[in-house]
Amino acid sequence: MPDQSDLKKAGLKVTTPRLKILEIFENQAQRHWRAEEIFQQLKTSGDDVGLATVYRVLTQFEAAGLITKHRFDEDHSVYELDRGEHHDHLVCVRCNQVEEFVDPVIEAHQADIARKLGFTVTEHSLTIYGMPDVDKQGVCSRCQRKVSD
Amino acid sequence: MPDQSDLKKAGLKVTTPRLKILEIFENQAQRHWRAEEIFQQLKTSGDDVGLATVYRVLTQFEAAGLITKHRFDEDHSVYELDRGEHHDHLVCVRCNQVEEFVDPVIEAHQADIARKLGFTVTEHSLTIYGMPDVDKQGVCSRCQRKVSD
DNA sequence: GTCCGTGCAAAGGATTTGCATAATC
DNA sequence: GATTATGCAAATCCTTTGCACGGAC
Repeated sequence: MPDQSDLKKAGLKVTTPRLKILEIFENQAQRHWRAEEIFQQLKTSGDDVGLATVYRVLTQFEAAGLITKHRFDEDHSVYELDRGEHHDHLVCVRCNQVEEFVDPVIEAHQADIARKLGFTVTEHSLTIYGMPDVDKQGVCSRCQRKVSD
Repeated sequence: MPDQSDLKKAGLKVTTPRLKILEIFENQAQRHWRAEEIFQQLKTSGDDVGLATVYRVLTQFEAAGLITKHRFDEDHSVYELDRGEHHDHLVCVRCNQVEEFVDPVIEAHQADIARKLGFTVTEHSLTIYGMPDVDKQGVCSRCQRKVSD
């Protein structure tokens, strides 16, 4: 059971769906979740929560600053726990695994560019899509799949 | 009337909807278009083209490399003519105007980051969302709106 | 004339919303 | 006990698709 305090601090009433969903973000190794994946994960754990509720809770969590929302592909939004530290993403085009990174030089340049154009950065989104390098056996070093897949 | 050659080179049969849509991208000052906007623009010009056809033509143009597709906000895709030169975008959070820019340092750093993580960049998407600076009268210097709007 | 393209309406898929019931504080 | 949350089903919104007709080559 995760802290109820996180929810209370966020001004959210403590309910089972909210606790269970927060627990998934806090305790699972997987960082980026789609609404449908959370829905399935809950079902697997025997905690039946309606899909509509999953969406509502995710929206509330985002508004409360507990999680952030990304859009790596056209069709789905993914959410991840907001640990306070900004970072950008690299998405593997073969297995969709997501790597995180921060580059101070890129950050600084973005601010410069905005300033020159007459803006102040309020937000930015940088996603690199990458093909994983392969080892001698022709196996993807990141997702462990054969390249011929 | 724009060149039919651009369409033929792309392997597309020359039809009125395709010509008219290509003409919008080539001859209008506005660079980024949503499907619905193109649909309305055509209707205004008296060239009635079905919305489904607009979507189909945009998809074909993208596959042919004539245009590229972006997703600056959750709800809509926008398309722009592919002029061959890669660039990133800065979107004004007040008026949604889109500025384009290229930064060689950012480009180089992205490649470095990917390499260190074991990937080769296949594509990337960088969008900065910015608040426009205002002049002494409190008017947005870019979109010309009052800040109180 | 054949084949591809278009228009219209219906279908799709992710996400949201209305409403009656159930839970929190 | 009053208010807010949940579940379910229906509704939305952008985008895609099926099908019969019309146009390009």
